[in-house]
Amino acid sequence: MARNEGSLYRRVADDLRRKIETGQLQPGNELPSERMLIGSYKASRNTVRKALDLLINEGLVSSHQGKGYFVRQDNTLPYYGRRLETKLMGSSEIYQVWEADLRELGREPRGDLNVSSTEPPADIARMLRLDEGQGVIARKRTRLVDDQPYAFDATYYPYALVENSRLLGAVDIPGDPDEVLAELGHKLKRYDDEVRARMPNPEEERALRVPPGTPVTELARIGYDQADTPVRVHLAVLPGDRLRLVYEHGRE
Amino acid sequence: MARNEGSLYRRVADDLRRKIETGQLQPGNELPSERMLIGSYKASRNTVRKALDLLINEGLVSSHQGKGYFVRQDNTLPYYGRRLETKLMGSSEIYQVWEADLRELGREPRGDLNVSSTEPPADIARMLRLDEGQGVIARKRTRLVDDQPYAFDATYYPYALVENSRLLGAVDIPGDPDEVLAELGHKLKRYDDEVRARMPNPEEERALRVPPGTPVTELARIGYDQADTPVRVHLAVLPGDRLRLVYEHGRE
DNA sequence: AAGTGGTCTAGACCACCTT
DNA sequence: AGGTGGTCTAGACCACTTA
Repeated sequence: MARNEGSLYRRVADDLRRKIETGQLQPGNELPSERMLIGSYKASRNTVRKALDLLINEGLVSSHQGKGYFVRQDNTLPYYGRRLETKLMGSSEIYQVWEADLRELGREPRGDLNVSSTEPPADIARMLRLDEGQGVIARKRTRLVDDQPYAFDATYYPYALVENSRLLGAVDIPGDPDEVLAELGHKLKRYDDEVRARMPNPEEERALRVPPGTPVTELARIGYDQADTPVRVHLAVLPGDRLRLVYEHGRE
Repeated sequence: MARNEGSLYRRVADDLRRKIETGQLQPGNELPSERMLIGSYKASRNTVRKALDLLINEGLVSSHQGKGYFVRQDNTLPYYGRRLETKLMGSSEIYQVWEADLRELGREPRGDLNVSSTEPPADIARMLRLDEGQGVIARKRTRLVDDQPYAFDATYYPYALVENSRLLGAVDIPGDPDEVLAELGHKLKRYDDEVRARMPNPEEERALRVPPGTPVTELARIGYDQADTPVRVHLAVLPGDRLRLVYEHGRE
């Protein structure tokens, strides 16, 4: 109960949010049912549902049909919050570091490879400095840990650069895939990371099994060769509620 | 029109989403009005509104009362997508780099300072390795460019470390605030960045004027002294639709 | 004034979970 | 069977924008 500003559904949402923020409702706790809220706020069902929707889209609450609404846990699982060794040029494929970390923890990462030759998305084309019509080879994976999806990633190579290489095959490259680029005369010299937050599309929501209201971190790692030409982009889509990117600077 | 899976409102949303993704509806274009959609899908108003809500929460669409629904622009404005010179230990306060960049572009960054002594949020306490009850000095700012808010940031110092220093005053520290730490015998030696995506709370939505469905990137930069003790956390909250973090690795 | 979206109600039927 | 959330309808009134 409170005399807040604005519309009824906002007042309901504000009240519930405050109860969550002050700890009156703890993570995992069940919220009052729709029926209860209808009674205590003298609101219609649609109105209390709209309030609950707001909290869901803020990432504070999740709903489960037949069970109820629950306060979401802040689950930055420790074994997902890995470190990126920014000096490691040899293993600049991010997932290699993760996989090594995961194996140390006794968990088995997996992921089926999908290789295709396509037009790149606009973002990727910009990063690889490709003109309209220039294609790419895309090597995509949904990565699973203990059969649960935890990240999606893809590596894009300009088609013209790798057209006769092993990278076209739908098989794992033993060791470092960047080695293939080196064999082709494009040894990596440096890379840039571009990090942004966005909402997942429905496909990603399904593939990563993220609840509504969960943004993803999109990390694009652009690799450049000796001539400073971008030769590949490694893209990772990471659920915001499971992952925290860590960069270490200036460590000896 | 299409025979998709699932509920009616999902089919409507899927259709509209496809039109956006294929470019049939371009960024900035107006979507069909609710009335039109009711007609073409033979759905009730609540149902088409639910479909439109979905697209809004995916960050694809925005609505404007009295005007209509519009396809959102992917506005990673170039002058916000700044570079982080990761080697610059002396000006590791991120905003200093940004402000210099902005001034180069002839834009005037501003931001009112707010200094307070409080209990730190759980995240900050973890990063500063503080026990229950140990306070911090928080120096917070909402940064404006040309009177438009574009980022929120705060720096947290353990109270015990800075209790008699200039950092307690609600005035700008000329030069580098980390210099004050150095004077106190805690010269910064290295720092870690922790990056995560999350949804803004209503306060941040208001302060940063982000439309619904826009996640933020939260960047925490933890500074350590010679004894490897964390001495300050600089936290930045960056609207995901305006900013792209760039890290450069291995550049000469 | 007419068109657009924003809030709210009352009621119906369905799907899922627990007992 | 009874409670919970999920989808959908029909209609009302309000607020904002454009002409």
